Amino acid sequence: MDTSRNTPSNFIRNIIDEDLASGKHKGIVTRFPPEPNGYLHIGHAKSICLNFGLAEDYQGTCHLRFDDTNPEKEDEEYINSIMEDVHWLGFDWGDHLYFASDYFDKLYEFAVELIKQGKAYVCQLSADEIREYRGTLTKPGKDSPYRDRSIEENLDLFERMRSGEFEEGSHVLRAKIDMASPNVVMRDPTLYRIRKIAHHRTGDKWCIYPMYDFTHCLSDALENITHSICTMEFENNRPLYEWILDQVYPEPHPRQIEFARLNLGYTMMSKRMLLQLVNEGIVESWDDPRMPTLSGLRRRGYTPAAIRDFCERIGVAKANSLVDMAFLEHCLREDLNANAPRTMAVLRPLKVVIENYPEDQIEELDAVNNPQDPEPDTRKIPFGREIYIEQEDFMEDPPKKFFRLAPGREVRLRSAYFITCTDVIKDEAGNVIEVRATYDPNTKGGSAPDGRKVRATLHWVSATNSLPAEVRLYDSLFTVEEPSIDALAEQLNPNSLEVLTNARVEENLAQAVPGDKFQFERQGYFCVDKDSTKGNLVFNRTVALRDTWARTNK
RNA sequence: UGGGGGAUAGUCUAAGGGCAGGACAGAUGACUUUGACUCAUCCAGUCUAGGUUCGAAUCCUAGUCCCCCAGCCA
Repeated sequence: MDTSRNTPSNFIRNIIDEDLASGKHKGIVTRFPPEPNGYLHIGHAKSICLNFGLAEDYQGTCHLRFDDTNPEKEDEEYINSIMEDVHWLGFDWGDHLYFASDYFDKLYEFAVELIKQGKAYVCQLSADEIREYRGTLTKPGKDSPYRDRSIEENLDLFERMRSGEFEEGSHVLRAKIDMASPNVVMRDPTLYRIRKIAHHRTGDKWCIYPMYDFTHCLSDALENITHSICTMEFENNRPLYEWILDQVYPEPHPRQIEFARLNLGYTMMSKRMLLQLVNEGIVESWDDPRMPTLSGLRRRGYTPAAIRDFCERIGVAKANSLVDMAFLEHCLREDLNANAPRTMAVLRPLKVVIENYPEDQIEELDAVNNPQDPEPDTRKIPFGREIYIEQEDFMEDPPKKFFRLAPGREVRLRSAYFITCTDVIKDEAGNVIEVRATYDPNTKGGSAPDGRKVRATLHWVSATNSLPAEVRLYDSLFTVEEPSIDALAEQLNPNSLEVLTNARVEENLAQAVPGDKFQFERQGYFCVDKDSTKGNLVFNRTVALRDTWARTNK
């Protein structure tokens, strides 16, 4: 039994424990086998954490293997992004980087072996005909007229498929299993098809490419994988996985174990949908901060530690599930609360003039960087006669439970002084455009020597000694918890991005570079976007702080 | 309606004959120079119906509902 960490038990660990206890395996080897046809998303993170995490816990190894058997859809760009994302998440495959395409020669030999055993044949039915012959879910299929060719003829035909003699679609290699099997996967599945396309790694060497079912089990076996963990939709393919290995590969065989893929509320994990969002310009790119891709989450400000923690805490099971986005956000906040330095930023500024504060005076005040640190350090922040506070922190006519600034009321400015609102200045339309106040010089640092209390502490920045910034606020991409790919248009959230261009941030942020993460006090966690430059700071809101006031206010 | 898989609080997940436990969400309170964090308390569950048993979420029988499979995709 594994007791080295707090990971909750799950059925996969139970299987591994049994296999180790029975002596079936001395150690474990897992693998993460992405097809390089898209960017990795949070669902892949679950699989990555599972496979690499299991290998770590059991002192085994985990391979990164690109399942690149379909040159039509695959691309070098994806290979690079996948490697970057896996590393970013915090995992390392060491020397164990593999490509299914590296096995094409061996795979071809296994196919020949199958033919020699009389268990595979070259079929000249068209794709449509094969579908017809396959039968339906309730009706058995019927044998292909090419099913009983001689071994010699099959060998010859397969060799000629390989040499490029035949057109795409004219011939395929099929396993000879059982056209009447209740499991349609077993009705003489296609093993090889002709595709006269260059492969991104093997170039023009091949014009026939092996199918997933043939490739995957043998790749696992060739790499001595012990536990081949995949998602539930491959459960029907497991008999084929085992059948192929039984015919051509010596024991022990890798064992395929299926688990339920991750579904997250208010987003979607299908590669097809993500590709569509990018292609139709609904989002900016694969790494748009609203995307559930790892590159999108990274740009949004998510941390690898938070994602790993999340993947561990959601557990692993076989039942369909829909995980609450709030849980991901909880894991994120937990990490960021401990690690993100605090700063002050005013998103929607409202000017406050402190009438009894000397004009042209600026003083440096000390502010704590992260009160969660055991020994917090401080920074200097400039304070002056004119400051900005958040528009929503002032109300001329406040309701009962509003603790913030209002006419005649005293509040604390974080790390600065108590101020009392003395007057309100409005424009012609009646909007509050400025607040006048007085400060109490005896409350420097934020506490009153006479012990008097205030209900609220506001964040603020100096009006003169602060920096302009653009702030991008994000919301979920969809308005429904379980969006369906067919109703994408109606279910898109038109307000998934809100850009604030008048924000002000502490001048300490002048040196911030893309990827830097901060807590904007009382508001949330923000990170510097890659669009940000020295003269034009851009921040993404990673996640807002929990806000009970907003909730009771609703 | 063939085959495969699944069902435990609103959500995710433990317990595999012996006290249904944890986390998220929600509620209340305490604390607070972030209406944050933290802490405390509370709310809330074994798909249904039978059976076996001293005892069933767990074993048996029969149902119900949900997911997957008919690519020369993975």
